[in-house]
Amino acid sequence: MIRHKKTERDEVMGETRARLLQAAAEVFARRGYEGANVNVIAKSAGFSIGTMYNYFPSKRDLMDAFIDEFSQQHVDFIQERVLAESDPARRIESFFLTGFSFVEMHVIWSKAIFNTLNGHDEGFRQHLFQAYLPLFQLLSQEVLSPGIERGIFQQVEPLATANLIMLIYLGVASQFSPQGNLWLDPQQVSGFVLAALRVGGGLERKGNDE
Amino acid sequence: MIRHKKTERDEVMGETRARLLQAAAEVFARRGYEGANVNVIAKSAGFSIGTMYNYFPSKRDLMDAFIDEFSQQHVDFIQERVLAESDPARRIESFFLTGFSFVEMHVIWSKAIFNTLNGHDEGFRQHLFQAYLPLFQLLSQEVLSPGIERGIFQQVEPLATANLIMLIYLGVASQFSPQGNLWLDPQQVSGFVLAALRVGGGLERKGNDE
Amino acid sequence: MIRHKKTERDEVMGETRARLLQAAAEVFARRGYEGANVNVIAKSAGFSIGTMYNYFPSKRDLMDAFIDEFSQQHVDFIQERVLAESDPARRIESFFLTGFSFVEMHVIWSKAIFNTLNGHDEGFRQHLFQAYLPLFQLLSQEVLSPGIERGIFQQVEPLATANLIMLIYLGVASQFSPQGNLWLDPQQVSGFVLAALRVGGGLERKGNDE
Amino acid sequence: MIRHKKTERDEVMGETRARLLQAAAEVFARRGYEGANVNVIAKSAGFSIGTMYNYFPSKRDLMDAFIDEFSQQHVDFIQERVLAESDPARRIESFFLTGFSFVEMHVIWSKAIFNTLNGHDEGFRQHLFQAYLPLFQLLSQEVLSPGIERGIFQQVEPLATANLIMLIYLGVASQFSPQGNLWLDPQQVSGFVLAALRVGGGLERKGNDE
DNA sequence: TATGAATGAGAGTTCATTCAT
DNA sequence: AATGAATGAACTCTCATTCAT
Repeated sequence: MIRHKKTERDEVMGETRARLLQAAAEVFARRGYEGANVNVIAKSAGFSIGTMYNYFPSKRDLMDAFIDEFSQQHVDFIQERVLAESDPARRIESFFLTGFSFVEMHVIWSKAIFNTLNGHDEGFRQHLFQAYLPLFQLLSQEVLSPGIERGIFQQVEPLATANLIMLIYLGVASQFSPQGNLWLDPQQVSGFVLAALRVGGGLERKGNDE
Repeated sequence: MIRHKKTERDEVMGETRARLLQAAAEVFARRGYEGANVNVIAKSAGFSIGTMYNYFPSKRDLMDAFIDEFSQQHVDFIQERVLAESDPARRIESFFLTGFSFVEMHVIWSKAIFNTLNGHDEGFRQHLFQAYLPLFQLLSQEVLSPGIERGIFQQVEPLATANLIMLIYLGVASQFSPQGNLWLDPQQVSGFVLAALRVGGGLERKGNDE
Repeated sequence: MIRHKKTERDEVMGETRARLLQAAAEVFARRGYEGANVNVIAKSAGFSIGTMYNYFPSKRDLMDAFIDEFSQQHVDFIQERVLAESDPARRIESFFLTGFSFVEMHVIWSKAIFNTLNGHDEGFRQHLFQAYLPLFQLLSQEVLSPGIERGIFQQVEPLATANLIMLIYLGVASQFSPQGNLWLDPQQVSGFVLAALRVGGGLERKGNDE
Repeated sequence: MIRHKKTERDEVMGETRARLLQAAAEVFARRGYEGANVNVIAKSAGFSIGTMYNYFPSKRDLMDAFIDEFSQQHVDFIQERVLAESDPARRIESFFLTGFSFVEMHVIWSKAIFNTLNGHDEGFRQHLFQAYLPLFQLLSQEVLSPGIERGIFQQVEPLATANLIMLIYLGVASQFSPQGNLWLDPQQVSGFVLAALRVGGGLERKGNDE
């Protein structure tokens, strides 16, 4: 019974927390961390500032929670779909395609994350780096290394190249318009990267691959 | 004599302005635009806040002036050295190499610029975009198009690819440590890009460049 | 119980607001709008500057609130007592007498209002003009027009004359000393105005009002 | 020769001073004393702030000089024309007519003076009161007293009535629009006052009213 | 648990005044 | 006599955080 009660409360708390976090994400995205106003966040979530501080003891904690929440989803989404493929080249393709589609689904939130990534706050950057480490490892250990071993990719350094790919992914993703439009074609991007990696390489001919 | 005096004063004014701008750049880099404190900037330049406002009517103007100053130098530096080469492939290489070396010379300032580029202030982003347009055009019109025409590069869209290259450049440049160290090897980066572009491509073999 | 609580809070809020407004009036009166310091106002009301800005989002709003509050009371006080009389001449008399006695009761506040009335801020002047319009209309429609119709007053233009009377009222009222003393005798003033208005006029003989 | 030189310098200084004063008047009128910016005043007069401080050691001195300059002209202008009449009633009329025409000629400057008159700065108010004393005395000693003695005006207290007249004059004059338009007809105003003063009184019939 | 009035350090900006040239 | 760069106290306003209810 106690357990049931707890669960009930947890759900209520979870709901409140989620709404607070949602509101925070929107404000962070629109105004940046420093520009965001916690009073406004609380109000736009439909709670008082006091309640806000019951859940998140400081503005910084709020941002940290947002980073955790978002990056978790982001990484999981990509990881699951990339690992569903077995061919390293298709994994690269899948990485970009599912990655961009995730960003497209959450443009506003992504913007907040990308801002932070290049922001001046070392603490947040570290946090983000840690949070996205799995993606980095995915690329290096589950995509590049196997590809090199199988002779599909050239003999590149997996770590450095994973870094390069992540940076291209992030750079392109940053260019989503608030409406979710992207200038660059995701296929074009993954094609470019594959062209650089492939043995006997060259840019993939779009549509007529082989 | 009057003329001499005027010149003298102009020099002093120019010096004051330069010192103010220098201090601003450092603080912007360390704390971001919103986190920067104009009082601190003025003081760290050795002037009073009043003097600061005699030269830059607002904090925003200060940032705009810094963007102008820095991007001008940045663009000029790269442009000059890239155009000194005639081969499109070497131009790519030169673009990355001179670009990274410029950033290395001005790590702090660059950081301030890169922060702003991904920041949430649309005004500054627009300003930066305008300021870096020449680099973008350089890549598209003086590097990619000639390379494609001469059959050195594959049939890529010059505009989209210039965008991709810029984004790689910016992404890598953002990774300079405050001490001016870079994880990725500039040669590696330009090699990666060239591998993607080259007809009959493949990643360049480092050290054995033809 | 909740309702009770709410009422309690409302009362506290009302009290806070009132104390803030009271303090503001005093400082505005003593130093003028531009000379007034919102920090001083807040502190002299016993609150912090933050609280002040919770109630009045800007210094300007504070002044506007003060104008509303004061002019409302001022107008109501005069209007009620003037309309209690039925004879137009006695209404004139009542206008000056109750008007001056109101000012006497609130010398400091009145001073702030009169300063603003002749100040250079067009916004505040407009606001004040609107706020005192009812008094102007009272004079023209409930005092002068009836008086003219009944043949007690000469055939003057009600609007222009109401203006003249208001201006005399304001001019005299401005002369109250901070201690609430007035050089001119209120009876003298209303006598002067009645002398100008009365058919077969001449200055009223003081004390021997026929 | 020395005298000649001195005169020359005096003229130059006088010219500079006058231009500075003129500029000051305009800014004081437009922005009020506190709102006025001495740097702006100097610049709009075509001089440097340093020069300004050579002539007027402080902002306050500048205002005082303006009060002196303007009130002197104002008083002289009215006094001369009022004394040109011999009949007390015509003197009243002349007082208002020439007074209003002077204000009409210098609307901007007058505004600055009227602002100050009801402003919160006791020092300036005292100064102004002193400066306009002659007008007050003119009214009381050269207009009202003679009028009463000759039986043209009723037995009013000259001092109090002079005060009343001044206050009407000032109140009406304050209503000049920046374009120099006046709602109230000067004739109407002097008629109103004369009606109150005249033995056997009544408002003057304007033209042929009846 | 939820509330929101109260707080006050800290920020950007203004401007009268000084003084070396 | 004229200049104007430099100064810094003072001002308005913001907002993360606290705490009594």
